[in-house]
Formats: sequence, C-alpha cells, structure tokens
Amino acid sequence: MIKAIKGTKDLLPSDAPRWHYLESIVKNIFSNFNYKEIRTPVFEVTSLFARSIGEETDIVGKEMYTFEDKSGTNVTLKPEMTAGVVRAFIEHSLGAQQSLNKLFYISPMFRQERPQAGRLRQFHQFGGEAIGSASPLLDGELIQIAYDILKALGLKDLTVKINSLGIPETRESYKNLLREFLKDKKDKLSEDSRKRFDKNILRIFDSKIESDQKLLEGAPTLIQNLDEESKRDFELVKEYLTKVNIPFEVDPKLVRGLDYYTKTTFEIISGSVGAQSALLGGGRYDLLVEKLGGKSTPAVGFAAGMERILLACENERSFPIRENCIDIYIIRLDNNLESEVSDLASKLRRHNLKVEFDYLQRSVKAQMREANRMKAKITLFVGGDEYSEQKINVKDMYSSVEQIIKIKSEENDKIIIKDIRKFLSQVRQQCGWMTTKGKHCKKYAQPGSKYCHWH
RNA sequence: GUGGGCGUAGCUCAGUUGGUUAGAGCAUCUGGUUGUGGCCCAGAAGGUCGUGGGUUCAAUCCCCAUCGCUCACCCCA
Repeated sequence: MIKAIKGTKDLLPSDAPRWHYLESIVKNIFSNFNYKEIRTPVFEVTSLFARSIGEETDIVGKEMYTFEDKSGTNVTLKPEMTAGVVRAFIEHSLGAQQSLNKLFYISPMFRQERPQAGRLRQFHQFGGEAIGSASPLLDGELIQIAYDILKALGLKDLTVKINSLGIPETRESYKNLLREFLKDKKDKLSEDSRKRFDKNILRIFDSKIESDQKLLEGAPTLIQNLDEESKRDFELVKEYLTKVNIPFEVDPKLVRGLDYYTKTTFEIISGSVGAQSALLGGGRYDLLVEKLGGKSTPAVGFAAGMERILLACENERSFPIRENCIDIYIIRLDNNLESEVSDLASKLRRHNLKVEFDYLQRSVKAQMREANRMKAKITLFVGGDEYSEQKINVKDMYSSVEQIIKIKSEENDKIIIKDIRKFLSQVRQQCGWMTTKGKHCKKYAQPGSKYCHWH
C-alpha cells in the first residue's frame, strides 16, 4: 500500500469543517483590520530563503526541501512565508503604489524535520505582514489580530510573550556583554549551548536544560540594553496591548530563531498542546526588504501554525462543530423511478437546496436510514399512487409529520419548488434545525457524544 | 540527526505464561411482511495478527532485523 509521505497528513472530509471554521475566522478578523490576502508560489529560488532567514539557522541549514528542477534551477519548497511575501512586494513594487501594505495569507509550508505533536513536514500557517511603516501601532495591531483570532476560536490557556531585540548595533554590543558574562561559565554549559555560544549566543536563553538556565541567572538582559528608539517603541507596544485588554508578559528570553527580526518580537503559547507550544510567533523585520534588494522599508508580521492551533482547540474542546445537515433526501419507492428521482434532485439542487438520494438501488428502509444518517431535514417519497396522481409525500424528519403535496402543475415545475420550500422553512422554524439550540442538533452537538465531531 | 513507546478488523482495543476454525464494542451491509429513519433484535461481511528471517513438532505470542506510527530532544509555527 502506498502511504502518505512521513510528516504529511490527509485532511479528510471529516476534518474539513474545523479547517473551514478556522479559515473563516482568520479571513474575517484580518478583513476587519483591512488586511488583503496575498498568495505566493509554494516554491521559490533557494537563495531567497538563505538570504532572508539566515544561512546559519536550522531552517536553512538542514530543514529545507531543496532540489534542482529539470532546468537546473535550485528551488525550495517554502519553509515560511515572509521571504516570499517580501519578494513579491519588491518584485511588483507594491510599496510604490501604496506606502503601507497590510497583507495576510493562509498557506502550506514545508520543513524536513522529525515529526512530533504539533509538527509536520507539510504544515499550514496563516499570518499577517504590514510592510511600509515603523509605527509600533502596527506591532500592537498584529498582536491584537493574532490574539483575537485565538480568542474567537474559544482558546483559553494562552500566554502572550513579548520582547524587543533592538537594532543590530545595540544587539551586537549586548552579545558582547553576554559573552563576557558567560565566558567563565562556558565549560559548564550543555553541549548544545556551547555550540550556541559560538553560533548564536542569544539562543542560549532558549535552552530547556535547567543547569543552563541556572548559569544564566543574573545575566544582563537585552531589554535593559536597548537603544532609546527601541525602548520607546517597546513602551508603545505595551501601551497598545494594555489599552486593548490583552494580557502579556515581557520575556527577556524570547529570542526567536530567524535572523531578520529587529525590535519587537512576540509569541503566543498555549498550555493545551504538547512540547511545541508556540501557536504563533512574529516580530518586526525593518531591514529585510532592503536586504532582499528593495528600498529600505520597515515591516512587521507574524505566522501562526494552524495544526497547532487546531490541536489546542481540540484539546480544549474550544468550539463545537455544527453538524452537516442536508435539506432534502429523496426516497425512491419503486426501483424503476431512478431517473425521475435524479431529475427531481437536479431541479431542487438548481434551486440552491442541498439534496441527496440513493444511487445504489437500496431498499426504502436503507434509504431512510441513510436520510437519517445524513440528518436530512425533510424526505420526499417518490412513487406509488400519489406519484401517479402527480403528488408526493413530504416528511419532516424531526417531527415525523407527513404531508401530501402536489408535485407538478400542467405548466411547469415551479409550484413544487415553492411548496417544498414552504414546508422546509416550516420545519426549520418549528424545531430550530438550523441552530444548535434546536433540540435535535443539541443532541448531536454534545461534546464527547459519539455524534460530536471531536474525537 | 539522537533517544523512548507502540504496531491484532475501517476505528478503539481484548487475547494466548507458544498449542485446533484469532475475539468484543463502534462503524458498514442485509433483514425484522407488501411504501418509512432514529431505539431495539437477528444475521452477514471484514484480519497474510506491520514485513522478513530465526528458535520450535508448533509462533500473533520468544529472539533478531527491517519498515511504519508516535512522543520527546534539537529547532521551530
């Protein structure tokens, strides 16, 4: 049996409602803040990522899906979105048409890591990028968008962490301070942290090893050593968050791995997923546009892991999924009426009704079971005496009330549509089929029940 | 790349301290009177016990290898 590649997952029909729900919230909230969607190719020239994310990072160093295409071009499946967005921004001179571009995206990403809970080789991110302004209002705005999306999904166990990395000059001098501080303790650091000491000393703060953290006690923090402008901007970000009621923690250890960050960085972590607890992360990247060959343009953005978010939602049972009901199931009473049933279904479907019928020549009982399973609001019975009198039996599946209605006038089919619609809307009103408050749907939507989508 | 755990039906899992035709629940299908669902009842279908070797009269069970899944480290969303 051929199986999906390691670290990739099929999103099956039963998963689709959750994803649609998440995507609709993302689109809605971004749209309230007037962010426009951008879609860039899934693969790009490899050098784009090497230059933006940083040669030294693990992403570029060992996690990219890189290959030569038939023309010999070295291409890479995108491991993150910012590089591609900035490339598109520059290539299409978006900055010339509009001084500030507020963009969002939803897209698959690829990184060849060992899979684990909340980590896949093909995964999905949504995110936002505001390119063209250095205003800390945008830092705050993006954190607010991110936070509001997670809240809209019903998530509770969230922590917003923020920090500032300052500008490269102050960061370099701070690194020297830290190097000085740790110099004598280097031998006592873990092996990984010793590597970080040489490669990217700031990342020692990320170490999960207790002894490393102990050695860091009393270390100078980056945030105390910021330049005046970064300090002021950071204050403004905090002010923004306070005003919009977003609880946050200043975490001087929040370093983040991508080379292009400057000033504000942030992360939102969840206590309801596994070890990979960062649901999203982002920050300012004021130098990246210029580095990639554009005009010097400040920017800020974030990226959110959709699988991780959905994992947190499932663990917290944070939102119920509305049962997928159909409007009408047509029952065929005589097997030789197959084409009539199909014909009727086609007409109803063209009237924007969700209609299903049996394609397998099954018995009436089996058809009814199917109608019940699909949670049809009403069933139509086609056949028998009524049908020869141009009438059909309509049944409200919730109350079991049946009614004979005329199916055809001499002139056209419009009358039946009208009557069926009327019956359907009565059914909806009577028992609240369309809402989760309705008795029937309530039964099916109970979290933990076997009818619930959460498993 | 490193380390731990696990592979029995579509799903969730029993099982045999090695011994005849490998089980359950859920799901699926068919029935329970001529044209009616949910509950209930009856029946059916569905498994090379991950794969390949080895030990043995005999392996789903013991040993080895391999593959897959999973969790954690690294790193990151």
